[in-house]
Amino acid sequence: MGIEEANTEKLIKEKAKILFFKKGFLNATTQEIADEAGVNRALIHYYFRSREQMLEILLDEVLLEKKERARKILGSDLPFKEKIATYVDITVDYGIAYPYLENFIISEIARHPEKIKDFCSVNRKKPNDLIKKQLEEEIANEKIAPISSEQFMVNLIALCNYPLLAKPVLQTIHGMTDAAYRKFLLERKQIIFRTIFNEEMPELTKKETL
Amino acid sequence: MGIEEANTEKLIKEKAKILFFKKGFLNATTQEIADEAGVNRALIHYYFRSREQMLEILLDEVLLEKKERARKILGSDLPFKEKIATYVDITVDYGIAYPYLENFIISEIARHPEKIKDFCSVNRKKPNDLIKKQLEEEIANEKIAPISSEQFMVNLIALCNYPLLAKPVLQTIHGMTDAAYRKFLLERKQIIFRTIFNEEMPELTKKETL
DNA sequence: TTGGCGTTTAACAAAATTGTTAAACAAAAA
DNA sequence: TTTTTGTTTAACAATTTTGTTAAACGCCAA
Repeated sequence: MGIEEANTEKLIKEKAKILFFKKGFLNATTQEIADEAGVNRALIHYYFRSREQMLEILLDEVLLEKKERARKILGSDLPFKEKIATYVDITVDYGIAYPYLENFIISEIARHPEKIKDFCSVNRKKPNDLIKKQLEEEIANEKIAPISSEQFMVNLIALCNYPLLAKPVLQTIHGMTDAAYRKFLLERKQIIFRTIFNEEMPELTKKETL
Repeated sequence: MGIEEANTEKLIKEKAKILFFKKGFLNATTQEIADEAGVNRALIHYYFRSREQMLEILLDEVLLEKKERARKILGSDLPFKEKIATYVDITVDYGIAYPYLENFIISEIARHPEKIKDFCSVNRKKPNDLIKKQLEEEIANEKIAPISSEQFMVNLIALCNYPLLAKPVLQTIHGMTDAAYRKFLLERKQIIFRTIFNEEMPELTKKETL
């Protein structure tokens, strides 16, 4: 082992993520990534072979984590509305912590649509399958207007994620500071729930258990 | 004048737009743009000085057109719900015609957030100002649950545009052909209206007059 | 018909970025 | 101690992409 960090590979990935997901340098060069991690640029090629492969690894990790998080919540045994409320709560919080993550995902997939195909074929559980039954029950009980689980999930995800993608636009149009924007996003938790269910969002207690 | 097209500049822009907005080659090089337009690469520098300036011009044009379209609809004297229904209708249709346009806008602005600042300072009419009064009336008359015009507009735009940004993901997860995806988007018109207003979308008659 | 002018092109130059290699280095194992 | 192994680096090479220039071209007006 060399003199440096126990796990430089991990370090590089973490710093790259900060660059991409937090700072929003979506087109960071290998040099910039190396600088952020405080290592030589060649190291990135040593560990990841090429810049493209590194991006692929990052994308895979992020998508997996995202899917896992969704599965934990949507696959839990919470009552439907509580489940959705939890999803909104956690998704918005996560979005505040990593404001450019969605941007990264969207643009990486746009660059290489075939990657999402590879990724999806591995794990075939769709998020909408996890809520389909409960949603149909709610509809049968007239608790919510008829809607397919696919359209429902798109609504949910759109309402949570779009404001992140449009962050610079929203901040500029409405003259929001970072703090004001954060507040705007937090307010959205209730807004999103009301938009979907037309009623107030319930209190969330056992967030940690998920 | 040379032997070629009367207006090569326009031709280049149009072909570039096809590349970016329809085909989704978001990172097209000047060479690819030139190929698409069937001209020499140097022409792009002749007309636009640099690739960056060309992108800036394209972005400006597109944003202006978008803003103008929104203003026409949201600033019209239609009743509130009809206005929103028209907005949804036209926005979704436009999204089907130019499936990667939103992607282009989002990623260009992410690359240069300062550009959106320049752009917004020119014309200061925000879309939410155009509907604020009507929205407040609806709320006062208890036709819709209380919500700020900013949050309302974000909901509306998110529901219309997010599915475009997530096109590759949605198509893959649900195994949709292009035709199925198109149908999915068209279905969303009603879905979006119902999600926002909790009632059926009215028929639209005088779409052309806008 | 000729000279000017905007347009178009090919060839060239420059810059930015990625990828490769061989050698130095530290630490653990032999 | 020497060897081995994995890590790190500097220097170099290749590639990709952008930007420049000077000359050719065709049309129109003088």
